[in-house]
Order: sequence, then structure tokens, then C-alpha cells
Amino acid sequence: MAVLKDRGARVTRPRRAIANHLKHRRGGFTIEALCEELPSVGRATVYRTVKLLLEVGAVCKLALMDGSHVYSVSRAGHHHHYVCVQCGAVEEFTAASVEQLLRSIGDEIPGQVVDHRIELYVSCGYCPSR
Amino acid sequence: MAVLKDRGARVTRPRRAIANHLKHRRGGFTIEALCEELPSVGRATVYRTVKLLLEVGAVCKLALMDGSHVYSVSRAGHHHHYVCVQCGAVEEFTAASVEQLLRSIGDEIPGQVVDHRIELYVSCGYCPSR
DNA sequence: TCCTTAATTGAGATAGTATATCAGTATGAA
DNA sequence: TTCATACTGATATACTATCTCAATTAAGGA
Repeated sequence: MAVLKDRGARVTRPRRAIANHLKHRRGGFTIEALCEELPSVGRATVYRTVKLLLEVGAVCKLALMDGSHVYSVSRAGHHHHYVCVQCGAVEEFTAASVEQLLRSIGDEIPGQVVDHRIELYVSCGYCPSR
Repeated sequence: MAVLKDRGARVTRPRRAIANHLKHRRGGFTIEALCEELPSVGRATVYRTVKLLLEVGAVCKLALMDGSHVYSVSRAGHHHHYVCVQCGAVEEFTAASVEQLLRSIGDEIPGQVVDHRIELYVSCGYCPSR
């Protein structure tokens, strides 16, 4: 919530409800799921708040293999994700070697690399293959 | 077109028109753009054909920074892409070091890595920053 | 070449995802 | 407590993609 204040955004009841709910949530989540879990918050507000949290870096948005999107609460600084294609679990990983590799690739292609996206799709082995 | 025949799909006029058009096209393309460039082909057919070309590996679908999608004609085998955030140019690159890195990351995380997605967003320096 | 069968097409309907509108509400500073 | 205005939520709208189904057409066999 502090990040919101710093940004000049108000701390409202719906925003608190969402932030608090996400604090206890595991794995990836969709807007749809959030709406169901927080029926007191309007759909538009869920979209707006998640977008806000995305902008301040509190959540990440990632692409699944089929092109659809899920969000996940962001815990570290810069990182990437791996997603279980069965159960939807999302975990972060960081690897200095990734950044190093990206730099070396950046040196080989024309222009400036301004951003990147890396996602791994895994079969996590812990899920009941729902 | 041979890939379509091999797959048991028919070689129809709309499919030929799309394949031929893509042969001469550069950079990424959207469904919308294809529809405008080939007004004789129905929108549903454009979607279906591009999906078909995606399945046979003739085109790739990639995610832009904002989460929207563009397609690009696929020329090599396994590869990744970099996209110019200004002009939309899409280029492929391959790097053995990427695959090697992915394997080593795969060894460090639980479960099996079944697929991955890597996209670089660049400012290519050649475009008129349209 | 003609016939037959079934895949394909295209116009429009429909589904899914995300944002825009706007009157009413509630936050936070004074 | 008051006030300006950021925020909310019900709903409309936009956008992207797929589904429906009658009409068309590809492709193999006669």
C-alpha cells in the first residue's frame, strides 16, 4: 500500500481488499479468479487496481503457452518466471547468467535492447495434474 | 503449400493467396493487417489459415511488450525473436548459448521444462521511428 | 471430363477480455 | 468538519478470436 501512497494514489477500501487478498494468495491468478474471490469489488476496479499494481511493480503479468495471461505477486526485483502448465503454479527465478547472456546477444544484434521477456513452461511434478 | 498437403489439408484459393502474400511480406504482421491486405479473403478464413500455418510451423506467434500478438513468417528451425518496439520489424535469432542456459536453469528448478518463450524488444535503429 | 464426398469458405453470431463512461461515493488534506 | 477530486461500480463499448451453418469448391475415382 505504501507504493500506492508514494505514487499519489489513494488507499481505498477496494484497493486494500485486493492487496490484502493477494498477500495471502499463492501461484498465478487471473482477473476472473480475483473477481470471484472478492465479489464485493467491482470488475472494473479489479482491472484498474491490478493494472496499478503492475505499474508499481507489485505484480507481474505473464503469458501462458496459449497466449492468455496470468498475474503473479512479485516478490523480488528483476526476475523471470516459470509456470506449471498443469496446475498453474508460478515461481520466480533469477539467474545472473540470463542477464549476461542477454547482454551478449544484445551486442550481436543491431539496435538497443530495451526490454525482454523470458518464460519457462514446466510440469512441476508437485501438482495433482488437475 | 506442401506442408498443408502433407497434413491432409486442401490447397484452396484463399490459402494460396495468404501463403503467397506472406512470402513477400517483411516483418511482423497482425490478423487485422492481413485482412486489409487481402480483402478477398474472409476474416474467419484468415484466422483459420494463420492458425493452420502456426501449427505446421510456417509462422510464429509472438507477444509484444503490451501483451498483444503479432505473427511472423518462420524461416529457420528453432529460434527466438527480437521485435523493434518502434517499427514492428521482427527478426529471428538463434543462439546455442540460449539453449544451453535453459538446460542449466532446467536442472536447477523442480519438474520438467516442457517449453519456453524468449522475446527481446529492441529499438532497431533502422526504422524511421514511425 | 464428370461425379461425389467432404473439407473449406464467409457472413454474421457469439464468446472472452479489457477499457470507457459517468453519476454517485469516499479519501485525505485543510 | 468541509471540500475538491480521485475513485468506484454498473453498464456500455471496443477489440480479439472462435463458432455456426448454408453454400462452395477441392480432389480422387469412374
